Amino acid sequence: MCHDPQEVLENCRCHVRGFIQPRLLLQLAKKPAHGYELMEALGEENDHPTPDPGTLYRTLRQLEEEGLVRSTWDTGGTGPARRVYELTDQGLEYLHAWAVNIRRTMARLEHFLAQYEGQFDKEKPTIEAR
Amino acid sequence: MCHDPQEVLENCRCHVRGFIQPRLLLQLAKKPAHGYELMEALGEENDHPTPDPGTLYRTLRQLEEEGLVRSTWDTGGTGPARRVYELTDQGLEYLHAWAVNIRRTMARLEHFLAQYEGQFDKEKPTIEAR
DNA sequence: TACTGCTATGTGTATTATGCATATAGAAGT
DNA sequence: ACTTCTATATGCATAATACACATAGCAGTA
Repeated sequence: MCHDPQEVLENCRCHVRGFIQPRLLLQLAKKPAHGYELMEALGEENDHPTPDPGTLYRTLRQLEEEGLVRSTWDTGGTGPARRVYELTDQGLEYLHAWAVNIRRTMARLEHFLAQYEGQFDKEKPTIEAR
Repeated sequence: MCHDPQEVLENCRCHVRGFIQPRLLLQLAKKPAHGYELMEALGEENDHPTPDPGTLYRTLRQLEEEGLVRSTWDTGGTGPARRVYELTDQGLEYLHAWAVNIRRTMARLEHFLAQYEGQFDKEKPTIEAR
């Protein structure tokens, strides 16, 4: 088993399940956009891994199936046709609900860290862990 | 499709993947314990859903397979025999790595909420909210 | 004795999320 | 012709998770 600190960090990544959904919904709340555009937008966000195209496009289709976004084809402009998504009223409602739950999750994480720090009475570990 | 706010909240729960792992490791860092004991401890934690026994016991076995905990049978005392787990050195290392990644995740969630609030121009909810 | 309930540890299985590889294709530059 | 960038997808293997169910010791009590 591996003890390299870098790999240990990799092995216990802390992912929020389905987090790409509210991120997409928030981008679309700012303005309608097509998938490739959203991929670049999410890819530029601080400390987020670059999104997987497969997951992103699949998620958009799933959001549309659930009525949270709707899409139209944009054949104008240069390059291949783009499927442009926009937020629906229900999508906005979901975004707000996500925000509420994200706050609750942050509270749980804070609670964990408080317990953790109480146990080890340590300074905050840095990203390079040691 | 449903518009009941309560159900909307349910549908976009915000789960941290594998979060039961660091919670178990932290409990075991405090003191060795058996599964049932850990279930009660996690069940009492603030705002966390009561853990599923199947998931909990399976996770403990998986942690042992990976060398993060070790177990011994405790046949003393009343009731059925208990498998008592204790943290290994490597388990402690993983717990620290989890803490680092949890902080990174919190930073990402904060970044999302900042963007969200910027978009909708809302105040952060306070205790005396409204 | 039989029954009930609490303690304690598990398995079976279906669903969902995710990452990685791969496919398709228009358009623009060299 | 070729490469590169833009753009949208599918296929598949693995992993996480929830929910139901199985097993069994032990204690109290009717």
